[in-house]
Amino acid sequence: MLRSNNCGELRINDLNSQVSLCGWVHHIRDLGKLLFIDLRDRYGTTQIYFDANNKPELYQSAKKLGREYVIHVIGTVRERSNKNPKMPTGDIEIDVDTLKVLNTSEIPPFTIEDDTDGSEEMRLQYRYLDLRRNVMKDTMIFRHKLNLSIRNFLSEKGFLEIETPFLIKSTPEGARDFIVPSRLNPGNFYALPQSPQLLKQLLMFAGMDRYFQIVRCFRDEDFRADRQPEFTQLDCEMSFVEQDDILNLFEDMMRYLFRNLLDIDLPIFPRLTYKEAMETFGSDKPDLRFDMPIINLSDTLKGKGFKIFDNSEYIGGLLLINQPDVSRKQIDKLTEWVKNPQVGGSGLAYVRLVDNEIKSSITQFFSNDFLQNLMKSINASNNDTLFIISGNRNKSLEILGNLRLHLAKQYQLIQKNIYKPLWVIDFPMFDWDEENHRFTSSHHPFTSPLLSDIELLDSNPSLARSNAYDMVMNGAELGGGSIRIHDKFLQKKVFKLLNLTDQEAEDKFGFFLKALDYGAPPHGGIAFGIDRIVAVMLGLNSIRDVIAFPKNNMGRDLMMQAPAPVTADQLKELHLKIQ
RNA sequence: GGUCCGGUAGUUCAGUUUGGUUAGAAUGCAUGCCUGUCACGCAUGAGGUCGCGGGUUCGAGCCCCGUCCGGACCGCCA
Repeated sequence: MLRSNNCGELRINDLNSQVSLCGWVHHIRDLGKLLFIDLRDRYGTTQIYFDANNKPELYQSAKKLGREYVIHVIGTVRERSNKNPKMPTGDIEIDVDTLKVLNTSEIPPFTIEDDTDGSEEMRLQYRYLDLRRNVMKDTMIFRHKLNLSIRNFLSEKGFLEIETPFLIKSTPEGARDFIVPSRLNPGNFYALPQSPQLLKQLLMFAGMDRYFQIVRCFRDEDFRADRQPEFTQLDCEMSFVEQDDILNLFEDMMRYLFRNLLDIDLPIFPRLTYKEAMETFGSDKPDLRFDMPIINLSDTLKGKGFKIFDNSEYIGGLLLINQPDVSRKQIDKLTEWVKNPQVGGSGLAYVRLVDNEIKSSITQFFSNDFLQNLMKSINASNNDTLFIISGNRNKSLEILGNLRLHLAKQYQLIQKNIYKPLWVIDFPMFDWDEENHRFTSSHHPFTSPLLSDIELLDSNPSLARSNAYDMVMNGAELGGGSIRIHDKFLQKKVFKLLNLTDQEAEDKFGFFLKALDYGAPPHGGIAFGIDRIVAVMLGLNSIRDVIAFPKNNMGRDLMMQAPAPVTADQLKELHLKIQ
């Protein structure tokens, strides 16, 4: 061992002991004749010093050190004459007797500080330096503890962690697959799993009863701050269960994780149906950290002679409470934002109470008394602003949902460090794909419909609800799952509704349909995005900050410069030609 | 596939509105001074392909076109 202690553990009761430490030169403070260095490793920082009067030669060697040099020192623990209460090791320092440079370092391109001056591009390119920063290091430690807690909790509950293959078969539904050419089978390709969905179901068929896996998943789709091409799932499946069993167990797990890792007691998770979530929050992953439900104004505002409202399928509003500074300029800006093609609204009306007088963009069409009564009916007070969106029902709800988040951000309605979990249940079984004129699964094709809605598969599939559920926290979808289909005829019926012919179903899922013939138990499960859980728990906006070596938003690894071309020989071996 | 924002010193940015002398700041770096610092302090200094290519102009960091790179979002992500 090169060291007797790490850089985070020495305290006042270690006084006068001989110690040997290794670490990186974090800060150098040369006062002339006296030189201090903060020596850093994963565990902390310890101050070492060199005194020119007592040890002139050592002092001269220390003068040659630079930032991020790796050094080994042997010395004695001394009490500081000036203590630093901000550091855990701030009562002591090391009087160095021996200094050895283990490695030199170039000047790092950005500072290794919590509040670094490095751009994200630099941080990704020099990720090994970025990970030296406390915040990144602590995130990695947190993530390790999370994984460990998950394993402990689920193992305790009888789950087995079973590995599933990465080289599998491409499936037609869902995200675009990453494909891997097979050298031994010319013209044939593996696909990397978008998730181990069918494999975990097959493990249930195999009688494993309770399975989980912390596993990488791959989806070849475009990126976002919360989406990477490879990401980590906590994948779970259970046999002989109903929806309640899964919701209760994984709600318990989440509570366990928050208690263990953050010392926070989560409340009971409210359960909202998809319909309620959409009608109240305009989103299937509502952020409950702030109030401001959508108010349905269709009945109140329609048929009063204002054409735009009268011709609308739906009118909804949001009440922004007690914001005296909402200016005309701000409202114009919000209107512009709503009309932005990415939001897709056609306009934004408002009614405001200032000094208990009505200020509104629709005074030409509605009397002052009417608007006063409208505000009274929704319990609005002075300095409250009602924003109104009208038009197609679903589109308007979506816009209101976006506007709700936009207002919360703009007026800082979201408290820091609070967690608002919920379940969203009763999703529609299918979404209608306008482009291809067919149904797609809103969850996935193996999701069971609600028992009560099975008949709707024949009579009106678009109304059928599935036995699927999402766990949502702070406006992020942390996980989702469903009770699966274990009956072959039902599975075939669903395939048919998804426009898969018998032949296609057989080609793609034949192995799975066959397995359903051999005593498949009722089962269901759920999968969580580990990256998102870590990001939400730590209050981070981007999952790139919780992944050791993430890709940028073009799918490139800026550090190793992947993807990259391969040699002609490699292509030939794989029977591939580049167009 | 699309919309928007950005690219200027090692790094983070200002300068672009209204084209005009030698392109600035902070930090980092180098050198010197300094015995109790902990974001040490003070002084001096070095450091620039204004992403790249083309155009307009007497003159372009600034205007126009193209392109590359980075970021946010829409589509997409069962």
